Amino acid sequence: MNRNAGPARATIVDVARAAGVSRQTVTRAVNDMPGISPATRERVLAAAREVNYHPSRFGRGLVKPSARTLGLVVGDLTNPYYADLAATVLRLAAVRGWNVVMAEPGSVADLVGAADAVVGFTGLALEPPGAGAPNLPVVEIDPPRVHPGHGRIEFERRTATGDAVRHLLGRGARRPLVLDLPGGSSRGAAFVDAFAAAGVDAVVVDRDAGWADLSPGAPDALVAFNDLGGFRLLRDLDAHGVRVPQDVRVVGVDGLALGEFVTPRLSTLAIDLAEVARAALDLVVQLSEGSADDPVRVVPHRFIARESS
Amino acid sequence: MNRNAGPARATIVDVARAAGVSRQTVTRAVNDMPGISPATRERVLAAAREVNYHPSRFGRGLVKPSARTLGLVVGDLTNPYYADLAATVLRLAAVRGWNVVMAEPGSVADLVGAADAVVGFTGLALEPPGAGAPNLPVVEIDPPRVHPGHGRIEFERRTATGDAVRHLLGRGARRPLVLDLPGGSSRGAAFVDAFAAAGVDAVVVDRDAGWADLSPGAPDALVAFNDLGGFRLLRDLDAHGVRVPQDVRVVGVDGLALGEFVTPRLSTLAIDLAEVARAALDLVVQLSEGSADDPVRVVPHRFIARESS
DNA sequence: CTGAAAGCGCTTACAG
DNA sequence: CTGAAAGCGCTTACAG
Repeated sequence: MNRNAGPARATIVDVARAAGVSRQTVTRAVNDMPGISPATRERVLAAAREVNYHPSRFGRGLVKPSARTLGLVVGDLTNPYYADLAATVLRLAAVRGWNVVMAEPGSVADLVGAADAVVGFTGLALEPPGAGAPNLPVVEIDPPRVHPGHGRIEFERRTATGDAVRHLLGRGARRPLVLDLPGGSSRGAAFVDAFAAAGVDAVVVDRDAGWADLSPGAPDALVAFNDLGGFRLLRDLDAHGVRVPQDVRVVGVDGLALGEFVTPRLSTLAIDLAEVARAALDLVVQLSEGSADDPVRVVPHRFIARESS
Repeated sequence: MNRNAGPARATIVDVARAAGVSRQTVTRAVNDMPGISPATRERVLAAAREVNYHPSRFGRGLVKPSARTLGLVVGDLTNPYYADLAATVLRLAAVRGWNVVMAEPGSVADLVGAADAVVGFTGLALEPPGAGAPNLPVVEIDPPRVHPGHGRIEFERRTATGDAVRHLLGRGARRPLVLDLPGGSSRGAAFVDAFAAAGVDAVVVDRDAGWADLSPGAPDALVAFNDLGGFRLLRDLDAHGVRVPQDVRVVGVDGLALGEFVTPRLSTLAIDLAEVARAALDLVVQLSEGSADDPVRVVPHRFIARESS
């Protein structure tokens, strides 16, 4: 009967039996429809409460038009970068009448069967959903690896990175240090290339490098892996008595609004997350309709110079 | 036929017809099940692609055991306070095999039919879901108003507020200014009461008060409405050359991790959001099972003294 | 390896 | 105002 562990969940039939009415009368009571006497309605609702009845989303969804559901996979909501994107996606999705089911990168598979389309923004390459999800439209935002069947929002970094590097060089920086992922990343590479183009060699270290790795050679410019890393950097430099920007210039990446609240305010490569969210939603909708000619959209970064550089 | 605007969505029957097989053969191909020849599988998958077939979540959910879905309504993901809670809920829900569908406060109604239970954390009172959602278990976190049928996670502020006030008084503060919501709030009231208990009158102003409202009378302690407000305050004070904590002491509320990164680091009333998330999930599960004797849980704040006070 | 039948829980016409 | 029938899209036994 009941494949689950717990007690069988009450269905409309259980309520009908408990109230001594038919199934459609239960529907009428529960959905507040006309054509039912107040007395019957009360009796049915009481019975529903009695048997702890919750209507099945599936039975209902099968038979009446329901909101489509977007699966949203973000890297870490604790990072305002991802949280801001999620906030925008939520807003846009609500406007378009979609629901949004969220998951962590590890749980993408759980989304199959829960979502009609998926948008991923994780810093990693989303593994394809696999069996049971044929033609599931997937859009990845700024993925490190291109995945064939998936749509993609690409970040254009070159221009803004060039702006940032020119800005740093213009202020006299000559010994830049780039903090990057252990394996390297496109954002780190973009900085190294831009410095190289100006004849300056940038040193690359692990983004989790501690003070011991940062101080030797006295870099005069630090490129953090992201703004959160930049915040940490500012704190550590302050703790060691290093003045920013006098002793060393610091630049972050992401464009977090909170960069305005740290001291000194953090210069950063910003991206318009609202635009990213909009592009991702548009694209995923097109993919669901099977009408995306070229499933790639490009959104540019721009450099925001603040006090830290 | 088709109640929606767009073209009718392809079903398993359409694929079966296109591939010249039966429905169950389509199921086998699509779900990567055994008992089907590779050739047939390929042909079916091609047909599925052809007609742009996506399996219906509802048809499938009706017939096989699926993850339950938690509706999570948060105030504003842009505020790390809410984002941190959401992150924890996501993690815990994944562990327990729940999906999480998120919505903004305005769209709670959209969650009906999408969620099996709802947790709300909005700073507002959640309006009850209404028709079509009998017995929908709802848990509200720190709601301003108590709602009968709903479960509740309450924040215990009195103790920590007392600690903060004693701390401020101990450092010589005598003219506290409390920034509160226009209509007042329990967190503001808790501070006013605690000061009053020590014989000190706190002035209350709108949390969006500008500099003109803050400077007169030269308060020597500012209680921000939340940490984000505290960050803004620190920035404004700095801009006006007011030194913190020498000239004025500042305390926030929420316990954001980012308070460690502003200058000076912000003292705050912190709450363990992981504990809050856990309590909310436990309670909502109990409510779904109809087994919550007393649907209220209490989680305490604690005062964290940092540089700003 | 493939297909005909039954049924998941619900709502929507249609009768009475 | 109330109920019997049909069907939403899918999977699960069961036959062949």
